[in-house]
Amino acid sequence: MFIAEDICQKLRENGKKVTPQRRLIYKALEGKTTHPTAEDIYNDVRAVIPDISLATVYKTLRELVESRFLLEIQVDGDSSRFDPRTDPHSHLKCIGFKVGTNGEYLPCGRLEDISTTYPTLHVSPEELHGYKLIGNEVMFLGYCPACQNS
Amino acid sequence: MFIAEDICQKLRENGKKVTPQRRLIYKALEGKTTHPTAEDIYNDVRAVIPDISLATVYKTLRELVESRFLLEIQVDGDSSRFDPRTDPHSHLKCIGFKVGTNGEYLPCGRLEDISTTYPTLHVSPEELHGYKLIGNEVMFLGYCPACQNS
DNA sequence: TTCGCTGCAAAGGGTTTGCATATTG
DNA sequence: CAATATGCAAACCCTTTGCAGCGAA
Repeated sequence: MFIAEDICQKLRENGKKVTPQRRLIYKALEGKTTHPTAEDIYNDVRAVIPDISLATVYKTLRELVESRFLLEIQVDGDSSRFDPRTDPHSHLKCIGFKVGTNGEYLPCGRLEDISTTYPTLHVSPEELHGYKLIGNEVMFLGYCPACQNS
Repeated sequence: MFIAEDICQKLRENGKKVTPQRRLIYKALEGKTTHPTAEDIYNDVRAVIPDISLATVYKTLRELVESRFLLEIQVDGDSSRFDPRTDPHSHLKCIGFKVGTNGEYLPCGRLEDISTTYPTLHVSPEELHGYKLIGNEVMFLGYCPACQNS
């Protein structure tokens, strides 16, 4: 469970510093299920600290990912999405398109958490090629309610 | 099945031109199971046409993907990998690390085809969030033989 | 001859990095 | 006060684009 204050405490324990920027980024992530991009977080935080730098957001997110407080999800060539939920779970992605303000088609990209895991999926020995299997990730694809009508 | 000459023929039918560059890129992909990057293909082709441009390789790969002769696989933040096998299948990715020439650790990234598909995986109605489910992609993770010892 | 294609170089988007300054503990 | 963070701008990497010249049909 991603709790901003827990992470602040961990920072102090490790001799790192709790800055207003960091705390705000943590708070912006807390409980979020929308899988925001770095840019999304940047915009959230700017409402409070207007001249925070995007680089700071990137650095802070990178730390969280490396200390396993945050999951980084990379689908297709899109920018990374971040998920404060780090227990094993799957995702469901919308492959529909929205119409942009200039009439161009933009991938919707909505992403939902799916709690189900599939620990029993396996690979036949002859297809394993000698690999030691560790796990799997399932990405479901579909059309979100908004994209089914367009 | 990805056959270079078939694709050349399709080009002609569509009023496009069969150039030595294109034909060579097609041939470089034919039957390849290593999931090469654009750079890999570029290097292959340069052995024959030393001053082919990387841009030409990218443009040609993009066309193949858009005409569904080629699958583009994007895992993590790595550069795109291309797969001439376009029937539905899964992949098995090595998450180990190699030691580079300067002693740095580089993700191995070896990628294998897995023929099995999982058309029956489903999502519970309450987790569907109203999405219309189309399919799924499974990525298996493990350590390839070379990475199990390091 | 006519399009379509190539190679080049420049631009693009997302992300990271170096560094001088500012801030935390 | 020392060490760590910040903001800025520049650098990076992969990929795409614009364009003048070239080559396939």
